[in-house]
Amino acid sequence: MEGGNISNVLFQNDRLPCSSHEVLDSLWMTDSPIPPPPPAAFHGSTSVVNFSDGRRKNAREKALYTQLEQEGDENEAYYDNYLHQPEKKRRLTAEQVHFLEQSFEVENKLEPERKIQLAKELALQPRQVAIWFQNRRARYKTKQLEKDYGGLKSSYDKLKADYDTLFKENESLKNEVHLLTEKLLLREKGKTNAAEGQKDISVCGSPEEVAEMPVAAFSSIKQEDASSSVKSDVFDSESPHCADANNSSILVPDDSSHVFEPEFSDLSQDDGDDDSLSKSFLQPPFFPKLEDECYNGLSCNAGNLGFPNIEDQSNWFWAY
DNA sequence: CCTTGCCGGCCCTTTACCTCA
DNA sequence: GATGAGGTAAAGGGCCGGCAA
Repeated sequence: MEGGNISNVLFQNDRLPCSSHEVLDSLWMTDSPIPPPPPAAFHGSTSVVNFSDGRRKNAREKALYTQLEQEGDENEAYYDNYLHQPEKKRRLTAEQVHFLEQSFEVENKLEPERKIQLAKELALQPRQVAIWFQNRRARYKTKQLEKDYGGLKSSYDKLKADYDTLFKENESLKNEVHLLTEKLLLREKGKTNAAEGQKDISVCGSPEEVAEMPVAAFSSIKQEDASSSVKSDVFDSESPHCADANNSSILVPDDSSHVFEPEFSDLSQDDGDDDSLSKSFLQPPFFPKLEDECYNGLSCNAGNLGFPNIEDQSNWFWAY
């Protein structure tokens, strides 16, 4: 483990080049007309490698040295040594990083004058400052993306929780509707049986029974009262019709196709087809035709109320 | 005014090294 | 001491805009 002594690292960074290829390396790094002060002996030598862009310098220099190598230059050993010299990366000191961070907070773009000023103050190559800013911008962008992702994810989680809550509530309401429907069916079956036992005696039920009729049944009465006297034939062609239109219409099937059918077919339907009765009670004027989809086994989406399936809705939303 | 080549800068990706557990 | 993961300095390639010829 290397000693984390800042002053040591700083000194390492600031040390003057002590070998020829270090000098050359240092000069390669220079992309400014005002490089940090090299040893006086190397003043002016920058013209050899005075390219503006580090990578262009490297490409050209490496091409040159590669060519020399191939030509079997007498300095082959030196160039080979130079070319294969492992690059040493030196971490910036804490002070340098702190200073650069402060500068980055002020402005994350680097003007040439500022770059040179920073390089001077931090004893770095201007190109090092430029590279640090490039990398810093990249890190900032990554952080920003992570932050945005976190925000979006939390929004997603919140919406999903809301959706789950609503979905459960919807399921609960469905179950409630289902239970109430079954209760209603049982009650009306009981009434029908009682009415059949009494129909030879009384007309169509006592006032108390009428008072207990479900709202839906009353709605059906209003809807159907115009043809009630005809439809009542369907249910009991042999018995006297209800004198009271309100009472007779309770037993009228909603499906008007029965109206003009022969009486024998009506009778055959009536036998053992309790659902046809129940259907008539469960035809609220504001509901869709439930019997078409729902009352074949009572496994229907009773709570749906004609709205699109909520799970489909979820697909609309999450498809975005 | 348009074209062309050069230069410098930035972005993105990759590489190489450093640090730490 | 070896090792793998994560962080980071730097290189390389592509692209773009400014500028002068």
